[in-house]
Amino acid sequence: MKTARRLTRQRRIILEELRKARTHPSASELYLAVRKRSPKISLGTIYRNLELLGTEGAITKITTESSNRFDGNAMPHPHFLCEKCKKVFDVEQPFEVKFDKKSIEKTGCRVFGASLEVYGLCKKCKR
Amino acid sequence: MKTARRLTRQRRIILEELRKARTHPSASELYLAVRKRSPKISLGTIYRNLELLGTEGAITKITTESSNRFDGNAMPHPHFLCEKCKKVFDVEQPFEVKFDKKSIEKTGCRVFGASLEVYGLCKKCKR
DNA sequence: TTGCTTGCAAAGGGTTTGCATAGGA
DNA sequence: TCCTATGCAAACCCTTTGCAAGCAA
Repeated sequence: MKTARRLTRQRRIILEELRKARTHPSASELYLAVRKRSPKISLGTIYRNLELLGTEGAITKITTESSNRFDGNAMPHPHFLCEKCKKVFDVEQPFEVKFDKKSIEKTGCRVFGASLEVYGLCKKCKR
Repeated sequence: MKTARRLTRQRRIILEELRKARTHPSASELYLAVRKRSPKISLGTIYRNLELLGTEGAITKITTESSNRFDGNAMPHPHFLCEKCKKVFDVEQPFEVKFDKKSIEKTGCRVFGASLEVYGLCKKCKR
């Protein structure tokens, strides 16, 4: 801990609403949800806190084609991306990813990890 | 083929430069490369052609945190994303991804495919 | 000649940032 | 009180688009 962080009302609500969501919201979706409890909050505050929580490792940032989405669960796991509505869901089913970190690192790079993304159409958009 | 496409000088050069690149360029990086051979080309033309080639399935669009990058190789394969310089490389080493498409689709969605991304620091940035 | 494509420039949309004020610790 | 965090709005950056002119076929 190098910086002293304050637990502001806004920060707490942002994290609570993010953890509560079943689909991983974009900053503006989260903004709408948080605003119900903290009407004067600004989008800038949402972005600043998401950035901060992400850096701390408390949440995960999911980069998608349309915008970034955020996951209150920091444990790495695969996501399902809907190509139509652009929403992101967790993949609950078992999966397996194998790659040889060491052989990749022999090329001179450093590997931190990997992520798996499944894409298709979600339940609603499939109809 | 529903639309008649013309092979313009610009389109040809864009595809040639993209296929020639070892790291998958962003639109503006590709713009710089193409401009050496076609100095009056505009960024809009780069974007329009990348969009078109992507829709046709001739190239792959790679969504990253900073901007989109493009791969002249349309065959699905894993990419290495450098967290520092944001460049994207191919992962040549063998890998394996297993997930049960059918069990995922039992939740009501439709699965088209999946992609694997390895992240870390590239050779240059690791130093 | 026809109508897809281009160059140019403006508009869009998500995200970041500067600044004065508010408010946790 | 001290200094981080907020609200507001402007700035940024990447990408998309409208339009008149250009150029493959």
